[in-house]
Amino acid sequence: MPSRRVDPVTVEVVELIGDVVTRYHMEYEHAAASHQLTGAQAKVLNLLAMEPTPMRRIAQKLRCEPSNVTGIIDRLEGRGLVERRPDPADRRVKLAAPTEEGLRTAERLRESLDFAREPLAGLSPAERAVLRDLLKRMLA
Amino acid sequence: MPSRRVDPVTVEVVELIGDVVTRYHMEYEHAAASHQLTGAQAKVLNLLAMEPTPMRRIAQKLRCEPSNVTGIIDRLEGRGLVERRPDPADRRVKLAAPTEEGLRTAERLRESLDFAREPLAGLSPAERAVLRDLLKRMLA
DNA sequence: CCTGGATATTTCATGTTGTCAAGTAAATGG
DNA sequence: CCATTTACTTGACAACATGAAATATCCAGG
Repeated sequence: MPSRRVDPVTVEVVELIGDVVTRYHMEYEHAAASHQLTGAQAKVLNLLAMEPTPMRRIAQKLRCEPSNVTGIIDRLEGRGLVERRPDPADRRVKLAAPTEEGLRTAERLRESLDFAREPLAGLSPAERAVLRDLLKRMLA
Repeated sequence: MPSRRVDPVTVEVVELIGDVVTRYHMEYEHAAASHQLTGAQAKVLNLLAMEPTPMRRIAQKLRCEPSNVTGIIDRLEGRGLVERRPDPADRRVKLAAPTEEGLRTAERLRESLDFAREPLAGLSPAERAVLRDLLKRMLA
């Protein structure tokens, strides 16, 4: 076993990113659960709050099969948070759109999420700018 | 609606972290799938490769109910990657331990994961150190 | 020692998320 | 106008997750 490129700083960064991922998920699920939503439902509701979206596009955003989205929307619709509308431009398409109550829930959800994520950015403005640039380059 | 603290850099950082989380998951799932494992199975197998672990502790690490771990270990055991051993110190406890093949799979898995994560750290040593410090403080 | 309460694991019922294959309906381009 | 493609749904099935109840074991106080 050849001694690998075991730069200790790199190892640390990888571990820290793992920690960030874990923490992000925990807080996201927690915020969703506090509104009786699952993570997937919260994600979709948040998406629809931006704009009504065809099923197909939801699947693309979620990176899953369209048949999966059917079930998620079914459950949100069953709870009166979302409705299916025809797309006037294409009768094959169904637009998923939030109801009034869905919009209110999405609003409250976003507030919990902001609140949950804010501590993550407990850095000075200059540091946040540095972090932003490093993350950007990391993802490039 | 009072104009919120909408520091654009903070918003950007939050979005970037979301991107990192998404990407991390995709690559993790992909690496796991390339060894015919689900994400949860890969996580557990990786854990057990460190040391044999009681079911209860696995549940704590995964932050899930112990009854859930039973199924995950069942499936890993069914594929000959893991075995249940008695704990000599406490007959209630079962230690999940990787088999020979489990260890080999974990090893190969770790290599794919390193490979998958490495591009994320495509920064100079100095930049990685800065990133490490910022992430550390962010998680503090 | 013995008993009652706590602990570790499993089983069962149930729900959500995910896949894939097949089916229906509507659009589109030769 | 017909063949193909596209959008969505349905059904079958697996993995993951929870909660409640059952079993076996441990442990502490009497």
